[in-house]
Amino acid sequence: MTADRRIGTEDSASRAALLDAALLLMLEEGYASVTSRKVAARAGLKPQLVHYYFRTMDDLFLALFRRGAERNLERHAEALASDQPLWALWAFSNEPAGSALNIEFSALANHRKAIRAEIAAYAERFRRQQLDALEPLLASRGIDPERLPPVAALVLMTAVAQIVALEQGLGMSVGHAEAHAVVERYLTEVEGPRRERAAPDPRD
Amino acid sequence: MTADRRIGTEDSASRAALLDAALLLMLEEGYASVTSRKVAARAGLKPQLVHYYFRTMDDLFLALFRRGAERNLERHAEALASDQPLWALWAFSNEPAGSALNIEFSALANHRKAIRAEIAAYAERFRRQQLDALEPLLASRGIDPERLPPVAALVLMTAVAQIVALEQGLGMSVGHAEAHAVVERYLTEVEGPRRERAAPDPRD
DNA sequence: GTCTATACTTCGATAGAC
DNA sequence: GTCTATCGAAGTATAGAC
Repeated sequence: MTADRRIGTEDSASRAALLDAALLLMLEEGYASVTSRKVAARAGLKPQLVHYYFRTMDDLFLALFRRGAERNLERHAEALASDQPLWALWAFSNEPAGSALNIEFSALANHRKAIRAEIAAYAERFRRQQLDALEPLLASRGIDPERLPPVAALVLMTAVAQIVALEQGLGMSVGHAEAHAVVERYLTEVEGPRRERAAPDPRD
Repeated sequence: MTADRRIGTEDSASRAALLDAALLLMLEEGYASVTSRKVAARAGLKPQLVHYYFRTMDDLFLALFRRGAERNLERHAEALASDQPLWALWAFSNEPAGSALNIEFSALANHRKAIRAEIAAYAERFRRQQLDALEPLLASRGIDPERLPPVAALVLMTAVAQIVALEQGLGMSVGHAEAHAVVERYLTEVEGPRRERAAPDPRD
């Protein structure tokens, strides 16, 4: 146990480059391809630098996840604070890169204990943030919380967005448009038709 | 290219043992832990046997997937032919092992082209089978196909079952019971309350 | 027909040079 | 503070012995 091992600084350019490379690799080829050698090659650096900046591969995955999670929580809070929080949330959940990353990190968490705990904690915090914004909104709209509890609506929306993204990645398409239409009809009922905003629908 | 490489017979006991070991490993530790060495160790055999019986790891994954897919299609047809096909389908989708395997194979397909095609083809076939059984059922019940098309109901059910299973694997629980309750209220409306059957609810 | 001996590649990780 | 030289373990796969 060499606990006093040296480690790179947080604001190093090489460190950021390694994280960027790892992110791209994860999106393009899956987490199993995120090896120290491939990450380094993609960043134009030597493989040993990965271990200098992150010590272990688990540390790299955690750093990557945290960087994304922080950005996500901010963007997410913005979305929920918009004039159409439900529509904004829906657009957010349907971002292809986000869904793909979600699947990868979930699969990764399946066999890396240290990462699982962190991901689960973040995901629950995320859902809480959604719920806190949604409950008053749905209540004010007179939605019957007995028939469709806000948290259930949340899980349904997330589930559809995630599964459709996953299946599209596989090349499937049956039922996707119809499922999206059902969700969007619900959103329209609650929040009115989607008003055009800066960001286009990322599904296209 | 040694195309004339020898290969083990389909009905070999060792071959079956390797597939069983691979299945367990995949469920317990994820697809990335399904390596020739680990599979062989679990089966009490030598690593080289994996390549004797399956040539490449992709071949092993494909054989594993096909074996499961065949069994699944049979059980699935049975479920859809029961007196409460929707409830049976729901129970089927909520089998923990099935959901876990689904996620693993999806993640695997994300970066193994040869496997992706096979999985996508099977999944679409599966959904078609569901749809053929469901459409007449919902029509006979007077469900408005404009409001909730059968294929959308299908995607919603599948999505909830999958995502809840995935999140539970991570240790999450927020909203799961509520989402399940919403689906089950819908099933009750269409098909009446679930009648007790041989198999218990696998969610417990 | 079934399995073993073996090759070669890539992996994560550390110690030590600049 | 940053990077290089190097190691032992684990990965897939093949050729050849029984």
